[in-house]
Amino acid sequence: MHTPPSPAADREDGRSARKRQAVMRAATELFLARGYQATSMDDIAAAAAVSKPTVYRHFTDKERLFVAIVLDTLDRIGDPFRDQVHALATSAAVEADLRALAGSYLETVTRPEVIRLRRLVVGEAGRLPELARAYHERAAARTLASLAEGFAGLDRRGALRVDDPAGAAAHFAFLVIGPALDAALFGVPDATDADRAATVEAAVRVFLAAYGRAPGTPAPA
Amino acid sequence: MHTPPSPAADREDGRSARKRQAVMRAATELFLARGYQATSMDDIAAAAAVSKPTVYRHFTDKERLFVAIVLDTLDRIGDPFRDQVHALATSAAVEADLRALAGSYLETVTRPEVIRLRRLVVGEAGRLPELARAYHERAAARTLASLAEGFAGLDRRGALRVDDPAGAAAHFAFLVIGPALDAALFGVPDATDADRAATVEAAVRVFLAAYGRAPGTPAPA
Amino acid sequence: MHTPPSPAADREDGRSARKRQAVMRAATELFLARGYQATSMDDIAAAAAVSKPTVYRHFTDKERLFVAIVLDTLDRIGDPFRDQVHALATSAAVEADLRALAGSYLETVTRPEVIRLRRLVVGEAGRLPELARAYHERAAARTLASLAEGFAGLDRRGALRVDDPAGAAAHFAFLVIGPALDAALFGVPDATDADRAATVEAAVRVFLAAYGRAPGTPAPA
Amino acid sequence: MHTPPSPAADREDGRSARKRQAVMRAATELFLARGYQATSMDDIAAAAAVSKPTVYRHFTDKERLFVAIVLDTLDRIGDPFRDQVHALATSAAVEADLRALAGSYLETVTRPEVIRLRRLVVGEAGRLPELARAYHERAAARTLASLAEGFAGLDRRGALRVDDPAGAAAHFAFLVIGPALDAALFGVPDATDADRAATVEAAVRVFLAAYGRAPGTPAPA
DNA sequence: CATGAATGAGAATTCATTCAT
DNA sequence: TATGAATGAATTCTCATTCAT
Repeated sequence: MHTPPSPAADREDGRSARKRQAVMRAATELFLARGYQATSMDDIAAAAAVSKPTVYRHFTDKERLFVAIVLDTLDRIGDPFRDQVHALATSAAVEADLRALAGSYLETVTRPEVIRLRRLVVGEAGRLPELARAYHERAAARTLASLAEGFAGLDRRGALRVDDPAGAAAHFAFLVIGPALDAALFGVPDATDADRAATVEAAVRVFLAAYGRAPGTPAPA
Repeated sequence: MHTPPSPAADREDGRSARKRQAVMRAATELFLARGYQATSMDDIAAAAAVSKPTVYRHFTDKERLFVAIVLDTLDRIGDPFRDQVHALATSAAVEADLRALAGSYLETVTRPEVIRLRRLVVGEAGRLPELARAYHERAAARTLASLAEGFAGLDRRGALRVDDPAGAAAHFAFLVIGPALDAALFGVPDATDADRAATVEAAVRVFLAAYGRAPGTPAPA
Repeated sequence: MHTPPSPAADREDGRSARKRQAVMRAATELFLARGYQATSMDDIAAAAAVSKPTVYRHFTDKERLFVAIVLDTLDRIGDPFRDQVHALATSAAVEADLRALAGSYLETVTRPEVIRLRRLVVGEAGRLPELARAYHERAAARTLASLAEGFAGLDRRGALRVDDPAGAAAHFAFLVIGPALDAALFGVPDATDADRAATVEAAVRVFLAAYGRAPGTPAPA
Repeated sequence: MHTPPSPAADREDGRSARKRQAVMRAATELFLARGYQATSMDDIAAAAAVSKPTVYRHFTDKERLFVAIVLDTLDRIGDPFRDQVHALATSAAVEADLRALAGSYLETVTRPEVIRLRRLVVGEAGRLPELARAYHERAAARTLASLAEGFAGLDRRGALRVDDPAGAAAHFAFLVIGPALDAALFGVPDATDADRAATVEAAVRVFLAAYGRAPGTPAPA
């Protein structure tokens, strides 16, 4: 993309690896923009400036290319608030940190690229059930597990009162992202930043009403 | 389905209308089972025992047929707990009724047919944004509006303390269905009935912690 | 081929049937000229002046088209000496009639078109064993059966002395066509008419040496 | 196969020659098993554990590789009854030796590997006429020439009465192998050993009826 | 000499859509 | 109105062959 196809560059990462990258980039862009079925292998090869057999050499067939794209993109999105979740366990200002975390989460999950990826996977879930489950496992499930762990820590510290950390994680997550995620999946126009802030505020309030230390209850030493 | 194909019925209903019905039935089944792109007009015509030009005469093209199918199916699913929501406003046992409502809601939303419809629409949301928005409008949005109205009523009666009925509706809805809906969209195997009951129980508990009358607070006269 | 595509002609045999014929003609020509693998469905459609889907509509796939071509061509070649074989049973001049029959047989079997068909089937016998067996059944096996019947008749009349009619048929057949068929299959240039006559003459002589009435043996009353 | 891949062997035979052998072996197996068109150069290179350019370096292109395979295999099949034919000229028991020869011939010609090779060549005879003729020259034609020579010898010795040795050779050959070869080419299931023996017996009987010394005729001194 | 990677051309098959009847 | 038949355009994937190293 930016490195010229010089022999020097070749030595660095290989012509082959570079073409593979080009294919992945092109395929990612096209799949996300048009969907699985509407993207042809011809389109991908052309967009990657590569011949079709090269695409097949690297990815065997369209389905596997798609799976590779999805999982790779998912990994790249990653878990940008994982650290925030971990920090939570030792947080001194739980409520503020929950709000920050909720904001990050909401922002990540409703990013157009993420929404398009999710649509892609959901749309093909019937045909590619394994991919769908893998996606869920690596995305939602993993995030919920992190959250649950964080909440368990806060409960141990007495900062929250959480009997069922997994349940609490699910509640927190869907209080925060549920409505926005649903809307975004269906293309309902984005909320404003103010809306988002209000959403976060309300979600955290509800969460704390249920899981916060009861008012007047002293935090344990 | 119920009208025999007699000449009498023809006069009443029309051979044409009956064929239209047959097409819709066949197309619904096929679209839900295989997805949009994987269903061919040939398949539909064959399944409906009708010629292809007949399909086109009634529905113009594949996309419009699809839209018709989606909206019609959505209407048929309907809002089976609408009445429960309305009843809520005058409920004498708010908590129990919320639980019952949550159970119905959860059951409806995770029904395989409903999940498949949702996948279909989400999967094509990029290509058919109008359909996606229409779907959201008639499904989630409408349900949330009903709920909001119900909660507003309960607030007026003093049975709940709800300042922002729309927000509360969203919270209730996603506490109840969020995790299960997400899982179902990705084909994660169904939860057991006991799991569902626990989900409902926990969701209602959290909801009431935030929106119930504070303990010891007398309900207003 | 000769009928213009007028509505009148349509009524006679159908546009569809005519296109089907055109496909068969084109496919026969191409398969015989180039072989199975070297003939593409594109070529066939183009040569038949028909669209590819029309070819598929009529013949489902390439293999079935091929099978149809082979069996149809085989039927058209037919058994032009079947009558001669039947006449044999009541022949008054057995030797002359055997020579005539042998000449027909040899001529038929070494006709270029027949040789090409045989090459085609033999070449695909590994991939299409059923077709190969069907071909053998309808061609060689049937001819041998006819011959055997004829020889059995001649034996009953005392014109020949044939204990094993099937064996005698095989002997006659391969004395006559064996070398020429083998040569033709491998593209060895055709023999002259004189060669052929000599081949026939020699084959009949050998056959009669083994199966003719012994010299001096009176034919039975 | 027998030379270990040691540097010593390399000097003797050459890594290159060994790879060439590996390619030929792999190609022979694949061509015979799948046919020409169904065997890809990729398959061959993979089966020979060699890179594709190596295949091309040794054989230039697929067609030449095929030709090399065919002629080499033909040579390896060889003429296992050549000696028997030669021995015939001095045979003391002509009829018995003819039977033995016929048995060998029939067995050789109907061996599955030989049949597959013949199918291969016949199938490609249209595209590779030179190969087909070369095959015929080295196989059938050579065998017939040997036989003719043998029969000429027997005639000189007075053991047979053969005016046209080439014709007699053709008659003998096709009386023996004609029906079985034809059947085998078309995949008709193999005859039993008893069938074969009967075939041989009958073929020799017919041959001797035509070419044997007339009964009562004293063999010349 | 040997290789991993690349390619241009073309294969079979299918689709949404539209005539001609 | 309803149909059987037709079509142009695409689709996925493969092959024989050749660079660049």
